[in-house]
Amino acid sequence: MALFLSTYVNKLDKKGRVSVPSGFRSALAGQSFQGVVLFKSQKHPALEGFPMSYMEDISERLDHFDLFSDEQDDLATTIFAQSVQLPLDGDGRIILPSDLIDFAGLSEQASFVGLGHKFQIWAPAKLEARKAAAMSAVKDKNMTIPKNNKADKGGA
Amino acid sequence: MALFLSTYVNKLDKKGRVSVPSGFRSALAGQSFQGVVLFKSQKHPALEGFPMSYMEDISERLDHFDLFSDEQDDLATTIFAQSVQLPLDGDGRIILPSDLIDFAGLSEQASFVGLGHKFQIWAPAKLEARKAAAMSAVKDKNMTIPKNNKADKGGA
DNA sequence: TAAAAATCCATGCTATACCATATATATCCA
DNA sequence: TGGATATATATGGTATAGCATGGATTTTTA
Repeated sequence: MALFLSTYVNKLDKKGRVSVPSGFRSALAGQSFQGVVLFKSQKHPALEGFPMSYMEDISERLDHFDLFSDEQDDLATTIFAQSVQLPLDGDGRIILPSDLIDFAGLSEQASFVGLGHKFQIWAPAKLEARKAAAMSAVKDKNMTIPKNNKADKGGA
Repeated sequence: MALFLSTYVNKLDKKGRVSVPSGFRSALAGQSFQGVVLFKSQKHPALEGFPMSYMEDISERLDHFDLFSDEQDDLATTIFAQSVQLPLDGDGRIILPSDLIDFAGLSEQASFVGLGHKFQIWAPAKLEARKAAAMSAVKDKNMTIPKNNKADKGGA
């Protein structure tokens, strides 16, 4: 599988360890860095998760700005400064830093929700509320998915 | 890791020594020069840090200007003339020259903040303010990350 | 010879690698 | 079809190695 799909609820132990769902791990297979990159979401009490290759892609895109320009500086600070790189241990787990645990309001359990090329980590109860809100927004506004007119796709 | 990511706060001793975060050191692995290049930021009370290999990239970007043009001359002088090359000691530390310490307003601690291909060194309190400012700038101006099209670099 | 700088060494702490067990899922055979 | 076995995943605990940090010792230079 190349995409992050569906939702898994895993346990968070006292040391902040959680198993990354095995489906997600196979989406990370073949990466140079065996692990994930996490940072605090700008719009939700949740953590955004990416494969390392995606971060490298972002970094390259930022090179399109002038070095030391305001845009380059602001975007890089916003994204890279607060992201953490978490390697998978031998058993497919990561260790969540305590400030990220606090930010997402996690306690006993953590929900991994797949969103295609990325995923998020939520406190289970909050995620259910979020899912309900997202579904009703899509329904009310009659949202649809635009057609794909891109010639080339970046690989993950 | 190939990128400089996340933020680390390390101690600065009386001799001006600081540990370069181990994650940053692995971003420097395989370089011909085992160390970093630092110079004073033009827009912040902070230090800009690069791997030696990236300095050549900066040099190439300066070739965008005519040789002997005012811009080329001024930028080259600003960046290259004041750069210092700091080797890592046996324990992964560098020694910050006192004028750089003064410029960044460092005292007990130094924050290393990863920005992708480069990093910065800040006084911890000032960095927190800077992060907040960067995040609100991104939000207010609705900045986005450009698509990856490798054709043009450094347009204005 | 004194001062400064670079190298080396020692230590507490924490992150990470390792191992051991339980649970769920899939497979195979009767 | 059902049960038994095997495989993979999730979870808990422990030991070890690496890191950040402080100080001491050697080397350099003025």
